[in-house]
Amino acid sequence: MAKTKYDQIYAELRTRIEQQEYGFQELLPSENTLVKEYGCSRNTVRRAIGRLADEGYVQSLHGKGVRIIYQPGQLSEFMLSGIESLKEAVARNQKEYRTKVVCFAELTVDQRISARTTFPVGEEIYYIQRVRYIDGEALILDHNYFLKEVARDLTPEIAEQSIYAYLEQELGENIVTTKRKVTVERASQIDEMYLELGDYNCLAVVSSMTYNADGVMFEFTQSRHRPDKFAFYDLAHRVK
Amino acid sequence: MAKTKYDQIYAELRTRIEQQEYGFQELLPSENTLVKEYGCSRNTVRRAIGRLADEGYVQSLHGKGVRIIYQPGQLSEFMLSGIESLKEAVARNQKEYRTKVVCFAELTVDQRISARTTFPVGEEIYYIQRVRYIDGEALILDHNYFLKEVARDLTPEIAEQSIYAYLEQELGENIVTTKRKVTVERASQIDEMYLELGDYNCLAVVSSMTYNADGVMFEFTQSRHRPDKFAFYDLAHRVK
DNA sequence: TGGTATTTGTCCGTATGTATC
DNA sequence: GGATACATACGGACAAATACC
Repeated sequence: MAKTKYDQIYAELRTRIEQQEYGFQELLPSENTLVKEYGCSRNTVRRAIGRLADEGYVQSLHGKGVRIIYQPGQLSEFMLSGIESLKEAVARNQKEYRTKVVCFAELTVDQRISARTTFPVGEEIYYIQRVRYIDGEALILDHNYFLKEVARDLTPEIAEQSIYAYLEQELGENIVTTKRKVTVERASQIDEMYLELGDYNCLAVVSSMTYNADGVMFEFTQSRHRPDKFAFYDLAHRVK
Repeated sequence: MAKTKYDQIYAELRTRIEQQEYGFQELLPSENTLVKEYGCSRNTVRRAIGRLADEGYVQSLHGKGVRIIYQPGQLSEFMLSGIESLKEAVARNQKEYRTKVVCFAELTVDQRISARTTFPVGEEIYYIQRVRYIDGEALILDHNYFLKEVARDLTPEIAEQSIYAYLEQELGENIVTTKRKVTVERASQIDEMYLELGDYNCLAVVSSMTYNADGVMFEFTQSRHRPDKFAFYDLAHRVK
């Protein structure tokens, strides 16, 4: 899986941290120690550490060392961080899941859709509505807009499995960047029809735009989540 | 402001992109071209580009070039991304804002607080409740927990201004990493007392843990937002 | 207090691999 | 196949912050 050297080192260090071989607030072995251990250059070790820092496992302290700030269990809840399809996230959390396609259409982008998705007017797209069940509960209502020229020959059958798997494995498309926005919106009648909202009158909405390896935005998705089962994680570093 | 070379290059390229000197979907000059232009090594240029990619301005395409995926105006909405105090974010968006401290207490962490904040039992902390008004509207109710040994001599007067400014300018503390979680929760009576929720029965909750330059978590904050004025932005890259 | 070793941060130059055109 | 462009990796130099004696 891990192809590059720094990726292997990253993965190994991450495992050690997650298994608490290195504990919370301790220091990692110094860069020079790791260089000897892995028989690589300092740059390579530093890249691995940089990624651990990016993902909130460690924090570098100039002149001191690299401190572990990972607290076990803290992120073990159901999460949708990074770019991960729902299927992947659910599998990682050992939940049972199912998708039902409630609408599958081929459309041309008009003014109204363009305003919402930023796709240019006139583009050919697939529009899909999907309900996501996790452990038997209807938790998410997805509205997907895929550029037809990228996600070509999409079918309801594929949409019921994994669109991402299809794009990557069948079409060789690489998903690279996703921009996301989290908001809270009032529940619509459609939301209430598909999701069991109880007495909540609003829900969590994740709007996302996804770019492929050519830098083309080919997907706009609005995911409407039942509020009590929703969590979104994030990590930020202050840049001086 | 920009102290390092890669930081200067990053800032300059970002400006050019934001001013659309390089437009959406165009390619950046090649790394070698930039090396000549800036008279630096390729590593340095690559670091600058790497940061632009991290922040969603560009996307590197192996063998092709670096494509600009920044769309002006798209992120101009009120956003709370990166680590930014509310005061900073609001100032950047030219809004009028005010903070009212409704509770200021010094506490010792007990079992209940520890479970919520992950601070160890027995730690001395400040507990502060603040209502944030933006353009005259009560939009956010903050519950702050600060480690007393780091945020020493905090006062209600400081809390009414900017705690972050106090920590950085007066105490010389550097905020480095923040872990955040966004959820949706049912509105409590306290929420309804301070925020004008209309007929919303829930709100957006951002829970965050902040670490200083020593890798010590010194702040836990729960920000409860009026749902109609809340937005949280994020950017993710797929790691192969 | 001061000097030395350790550790991380920045930067450079070079070589090789891989993808695109 | 050759030229161009990004990706990975190595090794070395010096600076800055910290730790230790």
